Amino acid sequence: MRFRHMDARPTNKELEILGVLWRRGPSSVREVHEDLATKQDTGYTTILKLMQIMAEKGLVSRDEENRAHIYTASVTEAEAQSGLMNDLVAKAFGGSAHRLALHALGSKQATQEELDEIRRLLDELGGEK
Amino acid sequence: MRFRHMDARPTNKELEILGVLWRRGPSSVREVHEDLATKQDTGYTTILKLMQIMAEKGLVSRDEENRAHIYTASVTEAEAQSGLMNDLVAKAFGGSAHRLALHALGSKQATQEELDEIRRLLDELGGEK
DNA sequence: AAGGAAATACGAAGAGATTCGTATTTTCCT
DNA sequence: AGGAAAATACGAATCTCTTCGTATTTCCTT
Repeated sequence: MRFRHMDARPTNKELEILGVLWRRGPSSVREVHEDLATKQDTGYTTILKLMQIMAEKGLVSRDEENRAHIYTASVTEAEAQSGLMNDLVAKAFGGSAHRLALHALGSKQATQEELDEIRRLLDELGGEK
Repeated sequence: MRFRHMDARPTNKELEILGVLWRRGPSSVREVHEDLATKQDTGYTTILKLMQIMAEKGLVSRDEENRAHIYTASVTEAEAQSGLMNDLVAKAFGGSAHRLALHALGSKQATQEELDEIRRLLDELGGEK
């Protein structure tokens, strides 16, 4: 079996676009553009071009049935997150994901829920207290 | 007071060079180049150029006293890690560092020590079980 | 003081990401 | 059918990062 997206490492703009697709589901360029327009001010053709490139790269797939092509993320959010995280871990944390976790926990304030969830995960991961 | 390095977001190559400086301490271009040469094969002048640019950016400072200038990292490893981590959190984890932590914990296998350390930190962070 | 080795300075090229203007195609409405 | 509106296709410019070749400077040795 071949894993096509183990190396999903979208760029910044690509990530923004994927974000819209993850949130809205399959969308046209116009929809993505309008969605992003509330926070950004990138030209329509810029988004179009990016999405075309993303299709070439396999980050999204597109349905050309209708005039307005519909794009669908072909990478899940979790996959993208893993890819980017592993990248960072390799480049800046000496390959230790847990060192990154430690850093992440140290920064900012946590929600009680989040802390609980982390504790739960920690318990699953083994090693008793 | 002005914080010059709150935005330390070194690029890949810069990170490699910083890695050498963090490990070896203040070094000349030659030393950095030779250190990296064991794993890479980047030309001497490439490293030189990069280090010059890093000096302009303020990522390193340099002592021009002697013929061979000596470069010193002006960003700590922890600062760089924070900067890069925050970047990733903002771009791919909806701003939640803890969501990133969760992901990081989930991937790969952990050392018992690491898990213990995380538990310890978690306890400090508050919220009882 | 002259030569040469070792260092820095500089400019420019190549690759990838982002941007957008313009041309072309498609569709629908009257 | 004719034309406007909406969409895609395409090419090119810009920016950043990385790369390196060549020119220049500095310093040591004889």
